[in-house]
Amino acid sequence: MEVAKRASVVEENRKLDQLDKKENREPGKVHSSNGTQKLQIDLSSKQLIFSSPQMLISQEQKLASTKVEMGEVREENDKLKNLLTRIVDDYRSLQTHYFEIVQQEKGKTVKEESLATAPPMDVEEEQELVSLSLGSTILPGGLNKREEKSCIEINRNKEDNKNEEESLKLALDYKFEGPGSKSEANVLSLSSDNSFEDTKDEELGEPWPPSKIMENIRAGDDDLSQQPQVKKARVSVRARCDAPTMNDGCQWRKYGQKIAKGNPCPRAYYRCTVAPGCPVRKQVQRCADDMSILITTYEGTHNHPLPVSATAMASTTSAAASMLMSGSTSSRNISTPISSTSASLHGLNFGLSDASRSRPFFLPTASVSSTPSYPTITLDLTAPPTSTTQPFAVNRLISNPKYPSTSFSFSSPETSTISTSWSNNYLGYGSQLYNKAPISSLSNIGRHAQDSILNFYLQKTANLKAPSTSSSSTPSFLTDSIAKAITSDPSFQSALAAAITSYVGNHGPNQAAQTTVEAPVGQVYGAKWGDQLNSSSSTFSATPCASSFLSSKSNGQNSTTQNGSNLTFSLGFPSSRSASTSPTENKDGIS
DNA sequence: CGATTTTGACCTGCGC
DNA sequence: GCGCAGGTCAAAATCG
Repeated sequence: MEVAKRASVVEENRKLDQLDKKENREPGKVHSSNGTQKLQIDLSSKQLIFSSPQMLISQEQKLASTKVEMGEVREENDKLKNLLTRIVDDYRSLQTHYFEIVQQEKGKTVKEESLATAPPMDVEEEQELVSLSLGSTILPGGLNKREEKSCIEINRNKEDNKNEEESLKLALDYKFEGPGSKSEANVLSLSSDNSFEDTKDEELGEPWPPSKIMENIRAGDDDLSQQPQVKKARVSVRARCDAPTMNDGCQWRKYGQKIAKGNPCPRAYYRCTVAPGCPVRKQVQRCADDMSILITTYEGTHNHPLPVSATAMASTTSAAASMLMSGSTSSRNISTPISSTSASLHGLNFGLSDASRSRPFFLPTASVSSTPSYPTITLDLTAPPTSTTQPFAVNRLISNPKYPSTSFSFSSPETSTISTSWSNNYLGYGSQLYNKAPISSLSNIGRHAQDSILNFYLQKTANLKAPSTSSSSTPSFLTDSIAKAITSDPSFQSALAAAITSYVGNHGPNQAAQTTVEAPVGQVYGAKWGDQLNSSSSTFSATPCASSFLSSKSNGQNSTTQNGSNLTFSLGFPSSRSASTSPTENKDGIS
């Protein structure tokens, strides 16, 4: 309610300013007729501040006129309050209804798991599992065998691992953190590596969580792991970058270079040197179609704590990888009723733990693809919004029989003013965009994300199949269905993560420290997603890139050509090329 | 002088 | 089996 009051005060201020503008007066002040006397009204404190003693003379007269305006504003404020109250009521009723459904689902889940010879879980464990593992809730009749297996796998992990919380964290890398304390167990962290976790991981000597994610993915994703030619998942990042490589915060050592067929630019091979023996490698290559696009392909998972500056990219790539490994296959059989109501973020709290010292990874657009030998997800940071009339289009293109994947397109017109830039000094997504980003409140971030996610899911389910489990069309039911669908689709979680990452990245510096979204189950979760991308510059390796081409070749946008199927997340952030140029580019040797 | 990059050789997988 | 392409190795070169 305090927030509502503040909002109303801000609204009042705005209204007054508008009134001032109508009368060509200076906003925020009450003007006297002679123009020499000024009365400032501090609406937040409801105090009048006289800047001149002369104002006392005509004080009452001006107060009278002000009161008239204030009356209008208060009227408007009351309306807004009523609206807010209605929204809150609606939300609570939905929340209650959702919780009932969840309870019912839990009952079913326990039965199914016991039938599947999984060790029985007590209710408390079950709740914890559902709360932590967004993919573990089972849809009524909508869960395919593979997803059942995943659930069972998670349960087995829990059995094997005495530390069950840790097991859950391993599975989905969710970490409970309280709003005020790191140790409190109320906040769900989506981050695979945030500031808190960084510290924790270092303290515990834990490797970077995504490696655990990947291990679980590999262990649990039978569809993929059983395929004979499956290799490690790769995450490819396409971005406009004039620099030789994207600075992702990690230290890399170049160990090879090769001319790849069909591309005049050589491909450079890098190995992570943050820790000896780290298996992570990356390939860097210029796009043949557009030399300004740098394609960085990551492979493997770090076996060491990452530098703070490297966590953002790592988080995003791991999210993308998890989507690739789980989502593209497991989500295929999900059938979900379509809803037009707002989908809850399932209690995710997407926020920054400390916006002042962290810079979130900004993911303007992303795409996923697969190659003949590697399941590859491509985060495409170069594509402009694909559609304005139908912002959230989903296209399912299954062209690669080995790694079928999906094509989604998120394109939010509201975000079309945001630009991105890969800075040479740091992973500088949004050094410009912070200024250009549309004014938006924290709730706006949440709304953006909700809208994106909802529409993504709606489109996805719409394209998959008509609802088969129900013919009900009541809003509450549909909301529940959406919520269930959200909780059961791992790919969606990853998409959510990527989307949120981008949104957090867009708004981070302009916003307060944390965005919170009330969880349907009554908890407030905090997702600290890649919020640790500081501006410290790590050394660029001198991977040459075609600087000469860059200068001559202009912004060929949307040049993505990928063999195999692809899954495109276009969040609708038009990109802009970084204007800065790294000095190391002069060592250009690739071209 | 150590760290990093370069670059040709070598290895491996795949298609024919 | 052979050739091709991708990926890696490791000695030499270079850099700071």
